[in-house]
Amino acid sequence: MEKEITIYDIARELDLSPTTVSRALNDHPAVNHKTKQRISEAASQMGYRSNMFASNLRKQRTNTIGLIVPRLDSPFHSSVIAGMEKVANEEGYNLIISQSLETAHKEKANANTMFNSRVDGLLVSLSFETENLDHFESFIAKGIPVIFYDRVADHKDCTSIVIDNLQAAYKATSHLIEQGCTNIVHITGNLKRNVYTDRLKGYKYALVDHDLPFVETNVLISQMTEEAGIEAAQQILRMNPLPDGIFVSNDLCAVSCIKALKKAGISIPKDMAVIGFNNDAISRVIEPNLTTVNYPGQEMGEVALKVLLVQMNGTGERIPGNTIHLRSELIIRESSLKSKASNKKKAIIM
Amino acid sequence: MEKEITIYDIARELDLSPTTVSRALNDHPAVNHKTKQRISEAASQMGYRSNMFASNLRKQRTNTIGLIVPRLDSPFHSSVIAGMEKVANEEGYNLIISQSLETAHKEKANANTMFNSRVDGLLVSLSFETENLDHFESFIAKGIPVIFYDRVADHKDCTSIVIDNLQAAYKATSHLIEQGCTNIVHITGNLKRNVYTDRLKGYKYALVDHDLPFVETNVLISQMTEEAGIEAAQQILRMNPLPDGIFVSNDLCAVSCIKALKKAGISIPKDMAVIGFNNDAISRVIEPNLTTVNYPGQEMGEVALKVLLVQMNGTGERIPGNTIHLRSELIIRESSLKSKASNKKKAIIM
DNA sequence: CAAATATATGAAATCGGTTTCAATTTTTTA
DNA sequence: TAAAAAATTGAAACCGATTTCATATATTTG
Repeated sequence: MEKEITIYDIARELDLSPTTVSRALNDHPAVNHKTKQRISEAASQMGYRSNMFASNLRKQRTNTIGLIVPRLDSPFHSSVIAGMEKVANEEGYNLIISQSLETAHKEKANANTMFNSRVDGLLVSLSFETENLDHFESFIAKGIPVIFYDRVADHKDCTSIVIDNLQAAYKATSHLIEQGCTNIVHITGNLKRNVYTDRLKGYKYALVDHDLPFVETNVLISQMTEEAGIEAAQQILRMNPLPDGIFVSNDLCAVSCIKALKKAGISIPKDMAVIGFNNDAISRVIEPNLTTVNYPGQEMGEVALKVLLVQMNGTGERIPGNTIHLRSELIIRESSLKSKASNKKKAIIM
Repeated sequence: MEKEITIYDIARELDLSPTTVSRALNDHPAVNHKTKQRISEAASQMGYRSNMFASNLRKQRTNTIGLIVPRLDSPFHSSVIAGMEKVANEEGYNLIISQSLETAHKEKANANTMFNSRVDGLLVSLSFETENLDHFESFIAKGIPVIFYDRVADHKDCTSIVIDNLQAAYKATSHLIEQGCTNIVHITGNLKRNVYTDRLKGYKYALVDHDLPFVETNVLISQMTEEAGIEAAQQILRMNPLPDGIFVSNDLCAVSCIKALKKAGISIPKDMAVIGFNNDAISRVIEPNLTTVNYPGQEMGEVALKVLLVQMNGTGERIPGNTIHLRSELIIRESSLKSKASNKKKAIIM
């Protein structure tokens, strides 16, 4: 455990001041090119590594970005994180990740930890439970940019990054109607969250625009888990008359619902056409393959981080209240193709 | 953007020294109980938050743990990370996560970043490519504990955390043999990695112990991706005679292989019994449901982090060269049940 | 009650970069 | 060639908490 090399050691070695060494290592223009070269060589030869803490302490920035995510073990979120990590890594930032596990109090606790860790920026996808955004006010008061993605909320000082959930749901529902469905169930999550309210709206508007009635009892609210899909199937099986189409707000839940329905003797898509959401790997495994909405997770992660970096390093002028929309697309597979006349597979870019 | 409160501000306010304030906030025994109370109240009333950088600079620790993982968007790894994050969060440590994307050079680069970030400990699951462990020597030289999990390597100063891959593969292969398979293909990953060599050994020993020949060409090495499963299926279909059992080293690859085989008219498990590895969600979606090895991802993450914390905070006495084995279990589902006599579902704890 | 021991507090050095302000040297301009 | 401008470099303060060593007060013991 030999002693750590500091800029003072380098300075002594080369008979220079720590000031010059510091500047050289940061490629400051006021240092002679040759001097820089000498310092840089000495540094690597001596095994110098910068002490981020001294640097951060003085510079009052941490080079760290906080991320609060509902769950880490979800295909969608892990691809988002993969995208964020990629950009953060390229730009020399560290990501601190924590999970709210869908509870408001954990989200709050995590936000406080992030605040005390003095992250330079915060990325958040809200938990199911979250009612208000008070726990982010401390960031905003200190001028630390907060960005919401996927599960977002309206805040005048925060940018949101989403796909057009309303439109995606509208297209999905319309597709079911075009396939001949007239009695469509919608399984979705906690309506506190934009993603679910927007999809509900899209579902509703599609019905209305096609002169179909919107029936309150056809909307099933759940936790969107594997188990919730089974329960939903049971509820559906008790309906009279049975629906002929189902639009589910995520693939995992859609898949387990399909499995339960098939077990009960329902034929998919003949008896009921089904559409999911997210384009997770399982959507390509279930039989019949699941029609779903392709959700660009990795891209959303990259965009979120890039936007955050702009706000962090920007000249201060925020783009407040702004919402960035990413493109999504309906991927049509067998599970929704009631009218056999249609092609077996095609993708429609929305 | 009001000014940040420091211990000096609190000290001035209460007419005490910064020393006492610092001690009080760290619950040092040499501070009077009443004084502590006063300080603690003033601190929260004034909105004080500790500056981790000043503290870290002085204490020479970072309270940060580094994690290098092959990919973030994998069900297994995301559950491992979920477990790690949980423990880290409870114990007040930050996790810095980076992905090697299965390449040695990115793993190396990430290790350097971690080193320069002065993590107090490092958790690693090796990339496919990694040949040597030189990029971790700097940590070891500085006494920073390094722990390998899942994809591990032998190093006298590092602890490894694994399941007994050999035994798991042995049980899986034996199960296939018990089901009447005599010509079993094994699809696995890069043999640089212990998980794959150990599984290959388990497969081989099970064959030998049951007086079946080990045939070199029955072992297919691949990237274990979705595509690799399809290619493997094509190779299998060209074999003569066709095998009657397949043991695949992960579920994703097993599932896509099954899909391709089914499309080619092979009946699973009648023509070929299949076993996967990991117990990902898709293993319960494919038809027939996939027999697989349940891999305790979340638990492995928790254990890895706890062991790391022990080594970080320990009195210096490392448990070098030690390997910790976690329990895994074979989960038997339809995909391997050739002999219909067996129960449809049962789980055997290994 | 004096001496010894605990208890409680503080002064000042320290961790290692960054930055301000000034000084010195070199180059350019008139 | 003298004056002005540009290019380099450095001294010292600073960021905010921790820790060593010393000191003052309170308590206990013989």
